[in-house]
Amino acid sequence: MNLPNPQNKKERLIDSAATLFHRNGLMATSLADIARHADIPIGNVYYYFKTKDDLAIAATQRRKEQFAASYILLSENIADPRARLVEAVNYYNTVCAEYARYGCPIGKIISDTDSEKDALAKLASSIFVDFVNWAKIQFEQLGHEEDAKKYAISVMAGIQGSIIMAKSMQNSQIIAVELERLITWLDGIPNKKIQLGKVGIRFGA
Amino acid sequence: MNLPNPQNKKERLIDSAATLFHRNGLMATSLADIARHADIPIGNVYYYFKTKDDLAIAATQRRKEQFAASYILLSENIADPRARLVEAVNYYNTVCAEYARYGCPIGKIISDTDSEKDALAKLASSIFVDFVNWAKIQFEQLGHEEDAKKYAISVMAGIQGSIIMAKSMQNSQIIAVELERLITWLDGIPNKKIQLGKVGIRFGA
DNA sequence: GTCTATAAAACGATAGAC
DNA sequence: GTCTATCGTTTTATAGAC
Repeated sequence: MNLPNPQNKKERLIDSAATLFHRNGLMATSLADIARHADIPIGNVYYYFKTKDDLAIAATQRRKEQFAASYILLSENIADPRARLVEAVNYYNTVCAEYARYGCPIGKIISDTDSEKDALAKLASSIFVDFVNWAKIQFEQLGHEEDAKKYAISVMAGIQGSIIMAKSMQNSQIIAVELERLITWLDGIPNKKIQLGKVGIRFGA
Repeated sequence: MNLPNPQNKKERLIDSAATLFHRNGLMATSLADIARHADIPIGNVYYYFKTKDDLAIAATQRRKEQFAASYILLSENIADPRARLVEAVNYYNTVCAEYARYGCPIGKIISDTDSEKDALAKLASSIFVDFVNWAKIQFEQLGHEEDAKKYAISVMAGIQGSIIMAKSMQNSQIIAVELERLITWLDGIPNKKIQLGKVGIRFGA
Protein backbone atom coordinates (compact mmCIF):
# COMPACT_ATOMS: atom_id res chain seq x y z
CA MET A 1 0.00 0.00 0.00
CA ASN A 2 1.53 3.27 -1.08
CA LEU A 3 0.65 6.89 -0.73
CA PRO A 4 -1.57 8.26 -3.51
CA ASN A 5 1.57 8.67 -5.56
CA PRO A 6 1.07 9.16 -9.28
CA GLN A 7 4.76 8.65 -10.00
CA ASN A 8 5.75 6.29 -12.73
CA LYS A 9 5.84 2.67 -11.72
CA LYS A 10 9.56 2.22 -12.07
CA GLU A 11 10.19 4.98 -9.56
CA ARG A 12 7.58 3.55 -7.22
CA LEU A 13 9.22 0.15 -7.34
CA ILE A 14 12.61 1.64 -6.50
CA ASP A 15 11.05 3.57 -3.62
CA SER A 16 9.33 0.54 -2.18
CA ALA A 17 12.40 -1.63 -2.64
CA ALA A 18 14.63 0.88 -0.85
CA THR A 19 12.15 1.16 2.01
CA LEU A 20 11.61 -2.56 2.49
CA PHE A 21 15.25 -3.54 2.03
CA HIS A 22 16.04 -1.05 4.77
CA ARG A 23 13.30 -2.23 7.12
CA ASN A 24 13.50 -5.97 6.63
CA GLY A 25 16.78 -6.64 4.92
CA LEU A 26 17.73 -7.74 1.46
CA MET A 27 17.04 -11.45 1.62
CA ALA A 28 14.00 -11.23 3.88
CA THR A 29 12.25 -8.97 1.38
CA SER A 30 10.60 -10.79 -1.52
CA LEU A 31 9.67 -9.28 -4.85
CA ALA A 32 6.06 -10.01 -3.91
CA ASP A 33 6.49 -7.82 -0.82
CA ILE A 34 7.88 -4.98 -2.92
CA ALA A 35 5.19 -5.32 -5.59
CA ARG A 36 2.46 -5.26 -2.93
CA HIS A 37 4.00 -2.20 -1.24
CA ALA A 38 4.22 -0.38 -4.59
CA ASP A 39 0.72 -1.60 -5.51
CA ILE A 40 1.94 -3.23 -8.70
CA PRO A 41 1.18 -6.79 -9.81
CA ILE A 42 4.20 -9.00 -9.38
CA GLY A 43 4.29 -10.06 -13.00
CA ASN A 44 4.74 -6.44 -14.00
CA VAL A 45 7.84 -6.00 -11.86
CA TYR A 46 9.85 -8.01 -14.35
CA TYR A 47 9.01 -5.58 -17.12
CA TYR A 48 11.06 -2.93 -15.30
CA PHE A 49 13.72 -5.09 -13.63
CA LYS A 50 14.93 -8.39 -15.02
CA THR A 51 16.05 -9.77 -11.67
CA LYS A 52 15.74 -8.99 -7.98
CA ASP A 53 19.41 -8.08 -8.02
CA ASP A 54 18.75 -5.46 -10.70
CA LEU A 55 16.10 -3.85 -8.53
CA ALA A 56 18.38 -3.90 -5.50
CA ILE A 57 21.11 -2.26 -7.56
CA ALA A 58 18.72 0.43 -8.79
CA ALA A 59 17.57 1.16 -5.23
CA THR A 60 21.18 1.35 -4.02
CA GLN A 61 22.24 3.46 -7.00
CA ARG A 62 19.55 5.96 -6.04
CA ARG A 63 20.94 6.17 -2.52
CA LYS A 64 24.40 6.74 -3.96
CA GLU A 65 23.09 9.62 -6.06
CA GLN A 66 21.31 11.14 -3.07
CA PHE A 67 24.62 11.16 -1.22
CA ALA A 68 26.35 12.74 -4.22
CA ALA A 69 23.68 15.44 -4.38
CA SER A 70 24.24 16.19 -0.69
CA TYR A 71 27.96 16.78 -1.22
CA ILE A 72 27.17 19.31 -3.92
CA LEU A 73 24.65 21.04 -1.68
CA LEU A 74 27.16 21.20 1.17
CA SER A 75 29.80 22.70 -1.11
CA GLU A 76 27.42 25.29 -2.47
CA ASN A 77 25.99 26.42 0.84
CA ILE A 78 28.79 26.08 3.38
CA ALA A 79 32.18 27.68 2.85
CA ASP A 80 34.07 26.26 5.82
CA PRO A 81 35.17 22.62 5.33
CA ARG A 82 34.91 21.99 9.06
CA ALA A 83 31.32 23.23 9.09
CA ARG A 84 30.60 20.98 6.12
CA LEU A 85 31.86 17.97 8.03
CA VAL A 86 29.81 18.92 11.07
CA GLU A 87 26.73 19.31 8.90
CA ALA A 88 27.31 15.92 7.27
CA VAL A 89 27.71 14.23 10.67
CA ASN A 90 24.68 16.05 12.01
CA TYR A 91 22.55 14.61 9.24
CA TYR A 92 22.44 11.36 11.16
CA ASN A 93 20.71 13.13 14.02
CA THR A 94 17.71 13.62 11.76
CA VAL A 95 17.40 9.89 11.10
CA CYS A 96 18.65 8.47 14.37
CA ALA A 97 15.27 7.11 15.50
CA GLU A 98 14.78 5.30 12.20
CA TYR A 99 18.36 4.02 12.09
CA ALA A 100 18.27 2.86 15.71
CA ARG A 101 15.36 0.66 14.71
CA TYR A 102 16.36 -0.57 11.26
CA GLY A 103 20.08 0.10 11.05
CA CYS A 104 21.84 2.04 8.32
CA PRO A 105 20.48 1.12 4.87
CA ILE A 106 23.97 1.17 3.35
CA GLY A 107 25.64 -0.66 6.20
CA LYS A 108 22.91 -3.28 6.06
CA ILE A 109 23.58 -4.07 2.40
CA ILE A 110 27.31 -4.24 3.00
CA SER A 111 26.71 -6.57 5.90
CA ASP A 112 24.34 -8.74 3.87
CA THR A 113 26.45 -9.20 0.75
CA ASP A 114 29.81 -10.68 -0.18
CA SER A 115 32.15 -7.73 -0.66
CA GLU A 116 34.43 -9.72 -2.92
CA LYS A 117 32.01 -11.19 -5.43
CA ASP A 118 28.78 -9.24 -5.44
CA ALA A 119 28.20 -6.28 -7.76
CA LEU A 120 25.58 -4.95 -5.34
CA ALA A 121 28.10 -5.16 -2.51
CA LYS A 122 30.60 -3.14 -4.49
CA LEU A 123 28.00 -0.49 -5.28
CA ALA A 124 26.99 -0.16 -1.63
CA SER A 125 30.64 -0.04 -0.61
CA SER A 126 31.30 2.69 -3.14
CA ILE A 127 28.84 4.91 -1.26
CA PHE A 128 31.11 4.74 1.78
CA VAL A 129 34.12 5.22 -0.46
CA ASP A 130 32.45 8.32 -1.88
CA PHE A 131 31.95 9.65 1.64
CA VAL A 132 35.55 8.92 2.58
CA ASN A 133 36.82 10.67 -0.54
CA TRP A 134 34.60 13.67 0.12
CA ALA A 135 35.47 13.92 3.82
CA LYS A 136 39.15 13.45 2.98
CA ILE A 137 39.05 16.58 0.84
CA GLN A 138 37.52 18.55 3.71
CA PHE A 139 40.25 17.44 6.10
CA GLU A 140 42.86 18.31 3.49
CA GLN A 141 41.37 21.78 3.20
CA LEU A 142 41.85 22.08 6.95
CA GLY A 143 45.52 21.31 6.38
CA HIS A 144 45.48 17.69 7.57
CA GLU A 145 46.82 16.19 4.36
CA GLU A 146 48.62 13.38 6.15
CA ASP A 147 45.73 12.18 8.33
CA ALA A 148 42.87 13.15 6.02
CA LYS A 149 41.94 9.67 4.87
CA LYS A 150 42.36 8.16 8.33
CA TYR A 151 40.13 10.84 9.82
CA ALA A 152 37.54 10.39 7.07
CA ILE A 153 37.31 6.65 7.66
CA SER A 154 37.20 7.15 11.41
CA VAL A 155 34.23 9.51 11.13
CA MET A 156 32.11 7.05 9.15
CA ALA A 157 33.27 4.19 11.37
CA GLY A 158 32.07 6.13 14.41
CA ILE A 159 28.71 6.76 12.81
CA GLN A 160 28.23 3.16 11.68
CA GLY A 161 29.35 1.74 15.00
CA SER A 162 26.98 3.97 16.91
CA ILE A 163 24.09 2.86 14.70
CA ILE A 164 24.78 -0.80 15.42
CA MET A 165 25.06 -0.19 19.14
CA ALA A 166 21.88 1.89 19.09
CA LYS A 167 20.02 -0.85 17.28
CA SER A 168 21.45 -3.44 19.64
CA MET A 169 20.48 -1.56 22.77
CA GLN A 170 17.32 -0.13 21.23
CA ASN A 171 18.29 3.40 22.19
CA SER A 172 18.63 6.11 19.56
CA GLN A 173 20.36 8.35 22.11
CA ILE A 174 23.49 6.27 21.58
CA ILE A 175 23.75 7.68 18.07
CA ALA A 176 23.27 11.21 19.38
CA VAL A 177 25.98 10.79 22.00
CA GLU A 178 28.47 9.42 19.48
CA LEU A 179 27.68 12.17 16.97
CA GLU A 180 28.32 14.68 19.74
CA ARG A 181 31.71 13.10 20.38
CA LEU A 182 32.57 13.34 16.68
CA ILE A 183 31.43 16.95 16.43
CA THR A 184 33.35 17.94 19.55
CA TRP A 185 36.38 16.35 18.00
CA LEU A 186 35.79 18.09 14.66
CA ASP A 187 35.45 21.42 16.46
CA GLY A 188 38.72 20.74 18.20
CA ILE A 189 41.04 19.91 15.35
CA PRO A 190 43.08 22.92 14.27
CA ASN A 191 42.70 24.60 10.89
CA LYS A 192 46.30 24.42 9.79
CA LYS A 193 45.71 26.25 6.53
CA ILE A 194 43.96 29.44 7.55
CA GLN A 195 44.19 30.71 11.12
CA LEU A 196 40.94 32.48 11.87
CA GLY A 197 41.57 33.14 15.53
CA LYS A 198 39.12 30.70 17.03
CA VAL A 199 41.45 27.74 16.61
CA GLY A 200 42.56 26.05 19.80
CA ILE A 201 45.57 23.86 20.46
CA ARG A 202 43.80 20.65 21.41
CA PHE A 203 44.55 17.56 19.38
CA GLY A 204 41.96 15.00 18.46
CA ALA A 205 42.30 11.33 17.53
CA MET B 1 32.65 -31.23 4.15
CA ASN B 2 34.04 -31.13 7.65
CA LEU B 3 37.33 -31.96 9.27
CA PRO B 4 37.61 -35.55 10.53
CA ASN B 5 35.83 -34.41 13.65
CA PRO B 6 34.44 -37.16 15.87
CA GLN B 7 32.43 -34.71 17.97
CA ASN B 8 28.83 -35.44 18.61
CA LYS B 9 26.51 -34.35 15.84
CA LYS B 10 24.74 -31.64 17.78
CA GLU B 11 28.02 -29.87 18.43
CA ARG B 12 29.03 -30.27 14.80
CA LEU B 13 25.77 -28.72 13.64
CA ILE B 14 26.26 -25.74 15.93
CA ASP B 15 29.83 -25.33 14.66
CA SER B 16 28.82 -25.45 11.03
CA ALA B 17 25.87 -23.14 11.60
CA ALA B 18 28.04 -20.56 13.35
CA THR B 19 30.62 -20.71 10.57
CA LEU B 20 28.16 -20.45 7.70
CA PHE B 21 25.96 -17.82 9.33
CA HIS B 22 29.10 -15.74 9.76
CA ARG B 23 30.34 -16.27 6.21
CA ASN B 24 27.12 -16.04 4.25
CA GLY B 25 24.60 -14.52 6.60
CA LEU B 26 21.57 -15.84 8.38
CA MET B 27 19.01 -15.89 5.60
CA ALA B 28 21.41 -16.83 2.82
CA THR B 29 22.40 -19.99 4.70
CA SER B 30 19.97 -22.88 4.29
CA LEU B 31 19.65 -25.85 6.60
CA ALA B 32 20.79 -27.96 3.66
CA ASP B 33 24.01 -25.92 3.53
CA ILE B 34 24.61 -26.46 7.23
CA ALA B 35 23.80 -30.17 7.07
CA ARG B 36 26.18 -30.63 4.15
CA HIS B 37 28.95 -28.70 5.91
CA ALA B 38 28.49 -30.81 9.03
CA ASP B 39 28.22 -33.97 6.92
CA ILE B 40 24.84 -34.88 8.37
CA PRO B 41 21.73 -35.82 6.37
CA ILE B 42 19.25 -32.97 6.38
CA GLY B 43 16.44 -35.03 7.84
CA ASN B 44 18.57 -35.69 10.90
CA VAL B 45 19.04 -32.01 11.64
CA TYR B 46 15.48 -31.84 12.93
CA TYR B 47 16.16 -34.46 15.54
CA TYR B 48 18.53 -31.99 17.25
CA PHE B 49 16.86 -28.68 16.41
CA LYS B 50 13.16 -28.29 15.82
CA THR B 51 13.51 -25.19 13.67
CA LYS B 52 16.19 -23.20 11.88
CA ASP B 53 15.66 -20.47 14.44
CA ASP B 54 16.48 -22.91 17.23
CA LEU B 55 19.77 -23.77 15.56
CA ALA B 56 20.59 -20.10 15.05
CA ILE B 57 19.85 -19.44 18.72
CA ALA B 58 22.09 -22.32 19.79
CA ALA B 59 24.93 -21.04 17.60
CA THR B 60 24.53 -17.51 18.98
CA GLN B 61 24.22 -18.77 22.55
CA ARG B 62 27.57 -20.50 22.12
CA ARG B 63 29.15 -17.22 21.01
CA LYS B 64 27.66 -15.51 24.06
CA GLU B 65 29.21 -18.12 26.32
CA GLN B 66 32.58 -17.78 24.62
CA PHE B 67 32.49 -14.06 25.38
CA ALA B 68 31.51 -14.74 28.98
CA ALA B 69 34.41 -17.17 29.34
CA SER B 70 36.78 -14.50 28.01
CA TYR B 71 35.71 -12.03 30.68
CA ILE B 72 36.49 -14.57 33.38
CA LEU B 73 39.88 -15.28 31.83
CA LEU B 74 40.67 -11.57 31.67
CA SER B 75 39.70 -11.09 35.32
CA GLU B 76 41.79 -14.04 36.43
CA ASN B 77 44.92 -13.19 34.49
CA ILE B 78 45.09 -9.39 34.35
CA ALA B 79 44.91 -7.27 37.47
CA ASP B 80 44.75 -3.80 35.91
CA PRO B 81 41.32 -2.91 34.51
CA ARG B 82 42.91 -0.70 31.87
CA ALA B 83 45.10 -3.58 30.69
CA ARG B 84 42.01 -5.79 30.59
CA LEU B 85 40.27 -3.32 28.29
CA VAL B 86 43.33 -3.10 26.06
CA GLU B 87 43.51 -6.88 25.88
CA ALA B 88 39.82 -7.12 24.99
CA VAL B 89 40.21 -4.53 22.23
CA ASN B 90 43.35 -6.21 20.98
CA TYR B 91 41.47 -9.46 20.50
CA TYR B 92 40.00 -8.02 17.32
CA ASN B 93 43.50 -7.75 15.87
CA THR B 94 43.67 -11.54 15.85
CA VAL B 95 40.52 -11.82 13.73
CA CYS B 96 40.76 -8.67 11.65
CA ALA B 97 41.44 -10.44 8.34
CA GLU B 98 38.43 -12.71 8.82
CA TYR B 99 36.18 -9.88 10.02
CA ALA B 100 37.27 -7.57 7.19
CA ARG B 101 36.01 -10.23 4.82
CA TYR B 102 32.85 -11.49 6.54
CA GLY B 103 32.02 -8.81 9.07
CA CYS B 104 31.47 -9.36 12.79
CA PRO B 105 29.35 -12.47 13.43
CA ILE B 106 27.41 -10.72 16.20
CA GLY B 107 26.98 -7.46 14.32
CA LYS B 108 25.77 -9.41 11.32
CA ILE B 109 22.98 -11.11 13.25
CA ILE B 110 21.92 -7.83 14.82
CA SER B 111 21.88 -6.25 11.39
CA ASP B 112 19.89 -9.15 9.93
CA THR B 113 17.15 -9.40 12.56
CA ASP B 114 14.40 -7.24 13.97
CA SER B 115 15.64 -6.01 17.32
CA GLU B 116 12.14 -5.46 18.59
CA LYS B 117 10.45 -8.74 17.83
CA ASP B 118 13.01 -11.45 17.30
CA ALA B 119 14.27 -13.66 20.13
CA LEU B 120 17.46 -14.31 18.18
CA ALA B 121 17.98 -10.55 17.79
CA LYS B 122 17.65 -10.06 21.55
CA LEU B 123 20.15 -12.84 22.22
CA ALA B 124 22.71 -11.37 19.82
CA SER B 125 22.13 -7.91 21.27
CA SER B 126 22.66 -9.26 24.77
CA ILE B 127 26.21 -10.20 23.76
CA PHE B 128 26.95 -6.54 23.16
CA VAL B 129 25.11 -5.63 26.35
CA ASP B 130 27.32 -8.14 28.18
CA PHE B 131 30.39 -6.46 26.75
CA VAL B 132 29.13 -3.01 27.70
CA ASN B 133 28.38 -4.14 31.24
CA TRP B 134 31.80 -5.74 31.56
CA ALA B 135 33.69 -2.78 30.09
CA LYS B 136 31.62 -0.41 32.24
CA ILE B 137 32.95 -2.13 35.36
CA GLN B 138 36.52 -1.70 34.14
CA PHE B 139 36.02 2.02 33.57
CA GLU B 140 34.41 2.32 36.99
CA GLN B 141 37.43 0.65 38.54
CA LEU B 142 39.51 3.34 36.85
CA GLY B 143 37.39 5.91 38.66
CA HIS B 144 35.23 6.96 35.70
CA GLU B 145 31.90 6.13 37.30
CA GLU B 146 30.09 8.91 35.50
CA ASP B 147 31.29 8.17 31.97
CA ALA B 148 31.78 4.41 32.34
CA LYS B 149 28.78 3.32 30.31
CA LYS B 150 29.32 5.95 27.65
CA TYR B 151 32.94 4.89 27.27
CA ALA B 152 32.01 1.21 27.15
CA ILE B 153 29.51 1.77 24.36
CA SER B 154 31.94 3.97 22.48
CA VAL B 155 34.61 1.27 22.53
CA MET B 156 32.37 -1.36 20.96
CA ALA B 157 30.96 1.20 18.54
CA GLY B 158 34.48 1.99 17.40
CA ILE B 159 35.24 -1.69 16.89
CA GLN B 160 32.01 -2.40 15.02
CA GLY B 161 32.33 0.68 12.86
CA SER B 162 35.88 -0.19 11.88
CA ILE B 163 34.79 -3.69 10.90
CA ILE B 164 32.11 -2.33 8.57
CA MET B 165 34.49 0.14 7.00
CA ALA B 166 37.15 -2.57 6.61
CA LYS B 167 34.66 -4.86 4.92
CA SER B 168 33.44 -2.03 2.75
CA MET B 169 36.91 -1.00 1.62
CA GLN B 170 38.26 -4.55 1.68
CA ASN B 171 41.18 -3.57 3.86
CA SER B 172 41.74 -5.21 7.23
CA GLN B 173 44.27 -2.49 8.11
CA ILE B 174 41.33 -0.19 8.79
CA ILE B 175 40.45 -2.33 11.80
CA ALA B 176 44.04 -2.24 13.02
CA VAL B 177 44.21 1.56 12.73
CA GLU B 178 40.96 2.04 14.64
CA LEU B 179 42.00 -0.41 17.35
CA GLU B 180 45.22 1.57 17.70
CA ARG B 181 43.21 4.76 18.16
CA LEU B 182 41.12 3.08 20.86
CA ILE B 183 44.15 1.69 22.66
CA THR B 184 45.95 5.03 22.54
CA TRP B 185 42.86 6.57 24.05
CA LEU B 186 42.62 3.85 26.72
CA ASP B 187 46.27 4.39 27.59
CA GLY B 188 45.59 8.09 27.94
CA ILE B 189 42.62 8.17 30.29
CA PRO B 190 43.67 8.77 33.89
CA ASN B 191 43.27 6.22 36.63
CA LYS B 192 41.34 8.34 39.09
CA LYS B 193 41.18 5.65 41.77
CA ILE B 194 44.80 4.66 42.27
CA GLN B 195 47.56 7.01 41.25
CA LEU B 196 50.46 4.86 40.15
CA GLY B 197 52.70 7.63 38.87
CA LYS B 198 52.36 7.07 35.16
CA VAL B 199 49.04 8.86 34.90
CA GLY B 200 48.98 11.94 32.70
CA ILE B 201 46.51 14.79 32.58
CA ARG B 202 45.10 14.30 29.09
CA PHE B 203 41.40 13.74 28.76
CA GLY B 204 39.89 11.31 26.33
CA ALA B 205 36.50 11.32 24.61
C1' DG C 1 2.78 -1.49 -21.31
C1' DT C 2 -0.15 -4.26 -18.16
C1' DC C 3 -1.56 -8.23 -15.84
C1' DT C 4 -2.86 -13.43 -14.94
C1' DA C 5 -1.41 -17.74 -14.66
C1' DT C 6 2.03 -20.72 -13.92
C1' DA C 7 6.55 -22.87 -14.37
C1' DA C 8 10.84 -24.42 -11.95
C1' DA C 9 13.53 -24.52 -8.13
C1' DA C 10 14.61 -24.00 -3.23
C1' DC C 11 13.17 -23.82 1.25
C1' DG C 12 11.69 -25.30 6.02
C1' DA C 13 9.67 -28.97 7.94
C1' DT C 14 7.40 -33.85 8.56
C1' DA C 15 6.39 -38.91 8.23
C1' DG C 16 7.85 -43.01 8.81
C1' DA C 17 11.09 -47.01 7.74
C1' DC C 18 15.14 -48.78 9.80
C1' DG D 1 19.16 -42.27 17.01
C1' DT D 2 19.58 -42.27 11.94
C1' DC D 3 18.25 -41.50 7.36
C1' DT D 4 15.17 -41.36 2.93
C1' DA D 5 11.54 -39.67 0.77
C1' DT D 6 8.50 -36.17 0.32
C1' DC D 7 4.94 -32.63 1.62
C1' DG D 8 3.49 -27.86 1.38
C1' DT D 9 4.92 -23.33 0.79
C1' DT D 10 7.37 -19.61 -0.99
C1' DT D 11 10.51 -17.79 -4.11
C1' DT D 12 12.35 -15.96 -8.50
C1' DA D 13 11.20 -15.79 -12.94
C1' DT D 14 8.59 -16.69 -17.53
C1' DA D 15 4.78 -17.25 -21.02
C1' DG D 16 1.40 -15.32 -23.09
C1' DA D 17 -3.34 -13.06 -23.23
C1' DC D 18 -4.94 -8.39 -23.35
